[in-house]
Amino acid sequence: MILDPLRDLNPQQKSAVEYLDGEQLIFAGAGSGKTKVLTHKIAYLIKSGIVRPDNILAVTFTNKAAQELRNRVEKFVEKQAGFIHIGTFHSICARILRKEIEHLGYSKYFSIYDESDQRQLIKKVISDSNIDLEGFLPKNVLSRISYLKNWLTSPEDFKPRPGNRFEYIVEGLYPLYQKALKRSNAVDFDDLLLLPLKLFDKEPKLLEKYRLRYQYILVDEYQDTNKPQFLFIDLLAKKHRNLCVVGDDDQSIYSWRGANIENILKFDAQYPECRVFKLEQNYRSTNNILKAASGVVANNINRVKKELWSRKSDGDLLIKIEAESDYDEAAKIAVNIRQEILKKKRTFKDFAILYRTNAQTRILEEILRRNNIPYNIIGGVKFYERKEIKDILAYFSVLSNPKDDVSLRRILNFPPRGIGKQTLSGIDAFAVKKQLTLFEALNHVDFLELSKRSKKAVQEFIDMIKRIDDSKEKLAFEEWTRIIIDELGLRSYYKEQGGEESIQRLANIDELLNDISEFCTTVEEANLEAYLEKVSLLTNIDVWEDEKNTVSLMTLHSAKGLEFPVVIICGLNQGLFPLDRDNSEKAVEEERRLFYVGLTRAMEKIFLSSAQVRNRAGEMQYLPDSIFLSEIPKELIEVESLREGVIASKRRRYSRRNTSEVAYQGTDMPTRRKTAVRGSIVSHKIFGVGKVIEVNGMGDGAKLHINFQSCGTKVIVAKFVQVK
DNA sequence: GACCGTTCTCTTTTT
DNA sequence: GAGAACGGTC
Repeated sequence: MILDPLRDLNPQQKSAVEYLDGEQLIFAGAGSGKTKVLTHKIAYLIKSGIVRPDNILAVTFTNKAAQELRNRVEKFVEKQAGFIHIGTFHSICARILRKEIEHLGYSKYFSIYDESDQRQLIKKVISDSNIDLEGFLPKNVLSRISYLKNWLTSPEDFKPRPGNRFEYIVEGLYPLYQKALKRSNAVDFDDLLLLPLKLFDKEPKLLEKYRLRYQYILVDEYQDTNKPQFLFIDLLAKKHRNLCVVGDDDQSIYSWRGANIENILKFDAQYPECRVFKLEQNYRSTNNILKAASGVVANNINRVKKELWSRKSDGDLLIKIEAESDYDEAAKIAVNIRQEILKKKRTFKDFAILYRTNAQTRILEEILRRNNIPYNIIGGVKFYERKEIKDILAYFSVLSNPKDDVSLRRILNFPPRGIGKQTLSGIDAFAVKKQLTLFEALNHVDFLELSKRSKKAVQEFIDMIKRIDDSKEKLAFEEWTRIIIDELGLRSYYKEQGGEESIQRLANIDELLNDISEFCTTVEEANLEAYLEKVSLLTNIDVWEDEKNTVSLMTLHSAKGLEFPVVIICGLNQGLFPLDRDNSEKAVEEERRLFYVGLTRAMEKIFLSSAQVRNRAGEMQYLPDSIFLSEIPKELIEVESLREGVIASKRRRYSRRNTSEVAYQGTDMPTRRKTAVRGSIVSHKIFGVGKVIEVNGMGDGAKLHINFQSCGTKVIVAKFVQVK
């Protein structure tokens, strides 16, 4: 059945769908049918014959969302949906670059470097450059470079602030890093967005071409676009002025990676003739949930005021879980999930457990497993980041782009083939001297002063790569991968090694091959480059098997755009959520928006948990409840602490023995000395009770600034106070 | 050159 | 508590 895109919409949605006179901003509150509007709008454009499907560009936040959007549009326009350009910013830009990057002096087989590739590269750049990091970390340098790129500061433009040592180091390394990337024919995630801008600037004809192609542009999650993304869209839309952006300033949670909330807040200033639409009717959550979420986000100053409302009933109160420790927190979550399933006839996939940091998954995982609750972790240690998988992908990269030094370095001597440190540094020196890539240098092995054995090893490696490269032309991609994995000797290496770990790795290699098979059956042009691109642009959510009946575990960031009947937000402790890195009001506002995102994921029920003690980075920390808990109107929250089932298990002991067999049985943790953190309540023999306001140093010797009730602020060494 | 055990550091979120 | 880096041994 073919549907009508103007039906089943509320009046606000309908007018947003129908509006076609220039730039358009849709403020879409959580759960207000944003995807529906996008779907209907695209369908409307196509059905009414206003724009051809291949002249539409729709930008989504994940590849999964792109797929979903396409499927939903298909219900209206059938096969035509296949022609729409839909994707994330990164994948759309990658596609453009694959075609056009030669104008910028790269080859079209460029590699896309992920974080670990970038780290390897910057380390190499640092060691080749003799620049002293003075205690700063490669990671710090990278994140500053990324920040500069996100704000369009080129290596030439960047001027360090006088006296700022770090910025002088960055000034030295940034241009070298950029050169190294280019020499490796590689781009990082930031380049993916920047290079199209360069391209359009350098080749106006190309800009024209893409303007003609993308006559109608729609952008989802506009509140999280950064400057390059804004410019990309602005450039493309300038001519036809058919731009529709959808977003919610209350859900802007990526400012730390350059997202600029001003893009949405100042949209009307940017495009004076634009029309603004607001969608405020929520179809997702009960009223209690909405009231709680609104109450929280109302504490933010910098926002556009809007009032979400729902025709749904009040529903259940929010439930606060008070736990003694992080283990106890996980156990209580498990008990509550079981109870909900029993009493409310829910099923595992109705639940999502959301947290601020990935590190929190470990304990949750352990406890859920012991309670036989099936779960599914989104993000965390990713499949494609495992060593054995990364190694294979590195081989793929080298075979596609021989200039990719980082990948070549990774696999040159793995599995071990006699090209060790000595040999490598000899080749390396030669490469640096002659300005060659590592692979080119390997080809000149005869000129190098190396032992006979080393030369032979290198020659054998080169011959193998050439052999495999030849076979690439002759075989279909899938068949080729199966053959070369054996030829590379990775399987036999792990088989020889033996042990649990090797078995797991071999299984992962098989899983990769399965993934490739699946890729080949679902993608039309399945080849090496397409596969590498898919893998490097995958988002966390893309790999989520949402049809499985399991509880979903993910960070609050990953949960954006999703919904679940029951949402459990854990770790609501001051210092963890909001995370205390930078206590500026701006940072707290973003954390609060993140909490708002979490709350508004829920359709029917919310559990909020905090734990008094948590193990953080190997240390026990006592953290007070999150301020966010106090921002929820009191009458909407019910404290759980006395519910049956939890209490029954409370007196039993927690045992470290038989950890794999025994279910978690209580709340007692192995005791450890308590550590004072900011906010801890401590007592001192003479001064009495006080609150820690600052901590300098670590362990027993840390100097604590304590505000005592009796006598004001004093500085005391940690070992003289007791943490309550 | 490979391997193994130890020390050290660093802990946000992700395309 | 995990991963990387380092240093020592075979």
